[in-house]
Amino acid sequence: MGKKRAPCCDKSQVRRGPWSDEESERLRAFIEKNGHHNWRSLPKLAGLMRCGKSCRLRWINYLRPGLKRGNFTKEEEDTIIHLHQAHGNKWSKIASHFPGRTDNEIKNVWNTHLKKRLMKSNSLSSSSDATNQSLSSTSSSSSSISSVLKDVIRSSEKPNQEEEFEEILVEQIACGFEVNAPQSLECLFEDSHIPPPTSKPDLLEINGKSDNEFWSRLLVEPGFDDYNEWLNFLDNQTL
DNA sequence: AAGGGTCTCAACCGCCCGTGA
DNA sequence: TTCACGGGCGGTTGAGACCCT
Repeated sequence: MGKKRAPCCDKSQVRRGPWSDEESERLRAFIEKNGHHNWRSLPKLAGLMRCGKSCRLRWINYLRPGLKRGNFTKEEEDTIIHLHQAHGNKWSKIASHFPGRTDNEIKNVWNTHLKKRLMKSNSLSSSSDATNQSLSSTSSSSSSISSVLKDVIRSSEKPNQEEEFEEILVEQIACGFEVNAPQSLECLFEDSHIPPPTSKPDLLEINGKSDNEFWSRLLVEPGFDDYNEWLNFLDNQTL
């Protein structure tokens, strides 16, 4: 038997279960006045018979200002599906794309609605190509883009930036196939023979491009002499 | 109306990781 | 380098709401 971690609090001395209005109000008032520098000591200081972790959870998931309550929109649900394709069950990462939404909320939505919707959609897709098109393309695009980027970046002179490139691109692609060109691709330009761009667009939209060939060409096309030529190439690809 | 099944979601549990002594 | 601690995270649970027969 290994040494066991000491429990974070004495379970017999703390209240558990649903929070009362009074407890919530006490927690809110305390944090608004004093902040939350130490969750473990917070309940004692705030006069709450609760575990510090319970306070933290209550604050983050329910009391924190700026929380968006209510049902998820269709757009939000679609984005969750895209992001889940890219990140898996990294709920906090997915939640960071939704200001006002919590990881717990997104996890619940996924487990109760979206997983079932996907399963249903996948089972239908075996008999209907049309209904499956968007999902399967999203799924394959994430993985294929990911693998293409890995190959491309591995061959670059900055292999240590592989994960950073991939993460940024896959993330942005997952959010509706938009690529923030300067942020994501600048580093590739640093390594290439192409002169640095003098002006850059804020956002480059590359809708629905999911094939390996496109992404390979996008990233390694050797024939460009300057940034504008590269942009023209992209324009032609997107239209 | 009743009661059994299903769904939802707030809350808990325990592990992992970063940090500082 | 090691260890203890706190925070954060993902998985799971269970009470209450809702639906169906």
